Amino acid sequence: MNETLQQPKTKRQRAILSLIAARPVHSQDELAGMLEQQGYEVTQATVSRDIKELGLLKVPLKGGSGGAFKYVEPSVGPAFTSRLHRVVAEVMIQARSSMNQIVLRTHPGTAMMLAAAIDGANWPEILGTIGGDDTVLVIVEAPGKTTMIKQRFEDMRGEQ
Amino acid sequence: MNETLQQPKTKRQRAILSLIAARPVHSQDELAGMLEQQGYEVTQATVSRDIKELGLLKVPLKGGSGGAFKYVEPSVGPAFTSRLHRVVAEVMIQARSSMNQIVLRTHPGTAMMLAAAIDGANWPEILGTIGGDDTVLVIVEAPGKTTMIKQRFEDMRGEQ
DNA sequence: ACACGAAATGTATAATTATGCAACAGCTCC
DNA sequence: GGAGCTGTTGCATAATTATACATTTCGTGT
Repeated sequence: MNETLQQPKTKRQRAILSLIAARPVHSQDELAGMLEQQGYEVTQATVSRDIKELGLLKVPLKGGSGGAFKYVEPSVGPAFTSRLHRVVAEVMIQARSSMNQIVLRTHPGTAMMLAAAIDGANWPEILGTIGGDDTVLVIVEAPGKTTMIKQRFEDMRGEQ
Repeated sequence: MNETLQQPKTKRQRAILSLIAARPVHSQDELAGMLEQQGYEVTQATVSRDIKELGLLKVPLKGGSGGAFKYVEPSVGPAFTSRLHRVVAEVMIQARSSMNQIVLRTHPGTAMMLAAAIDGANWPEILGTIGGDDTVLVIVEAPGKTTMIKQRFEDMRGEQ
C-alpha cells in the first residue's frame, strides 16, 4: 500500500495510455475508476490534468455504443480525415499555379505518394497528375478552376 | 433577415470550419457568438451537435493565451506526434523480422519516405535502413533487440 | 389541401470537464 | 534543523459540454 501512495505521475500516465488503448473509455470519471482498480489513488481532477498534459483527445464514436465519446491518443485523431488531407498535411511544402497547371512541391521522395493520394481522391476537376521525386504536376480541366483547386490544397495543408 | 432564418446546416458548418481556422476558438459559447455575428441564429446546443458531426477536436493550448483550449479540425492533430509515428501510421502495412533484420512493407512508392523518417528518428538500436519502392529493410544492432524494435513499429501503427 | 415521418433546433438541465485554492510532499540552500 | 520554492493532488465548484424532450421545419405521398 505504501507503493500505491507513492506512485509517480509518469507511471500513472503510462497506465492511462494503456487503458485507453485497451478499450473505449467514455469519461474521466470512468478512467479514474479504472485507475483505482489498478491501485492508483486518483480523482477526476487529476485525471483531467493528466489528459491535458498527455494531449489526449475526446472523439465522437461513430456507432453510439455505450457513451457517445471516447478518449484517444493524438495520433489516432487524423484517422478521422481523408487520406488526401493527411498526406497533404504531411508532405506538401508549396503550391503554385499557372493556367491549368498546379505545381506542388513536396519533401524529397514523397511526390509519388502525394500524386497517388490525389488520384485516389477522384476530384472531377483534375484531369491527372505526374509525380516525380519532390514535385507533383497537377493538370486541371480548365484554367478558370485552377485557383480554387490550388486553394483546396493550401486549405488542407493548414496554417504552418 | 429571411435569409438568416433559412440558413442551411451545411453552410453553417462550413462557416464553423472557417472561423476556427482563422483564430483560436476556446469554447462552444464563443463559437456560437461568432456565428451570431455572421448572421446565423444558433445556440450552444446546436454548436455542440455541429462539432460532434464535424468531428472537431478540443485540444490544449501550449501557451496559456486566453482560454486553455481551442477547437481544431482532426487533420491538425499530426502536430502533436512525432514524424515517424505519423508516417508509420500512414504507410506501413506489415513488419516482419529475422535475426537482426526487420522488413517493413509499405504502400507502393512510399518506402523511401518511411526510411527517411526512421533515419530521422535516430534510434540508437538501428544501424541503418534501405528503402525501395514498397519495402524498407531495417538493420538492428543485435538480434536480441529485433523483436522489441519490431514491436515499436507495430505499436505506432496502432490497431487497424 | 392534409397526414406522416425525418431532420433540425431550442430550452432546460444533467453530465462532464476544468480550475481556484489550500494542503502536502519533495527538494535545495543556508 | 528551518525557510523557501516547486510540483502534485484533492476538494469544491465554476465552466463547459451533451442531451432529453418538445417544437418546428422540411420533404414526400395521397
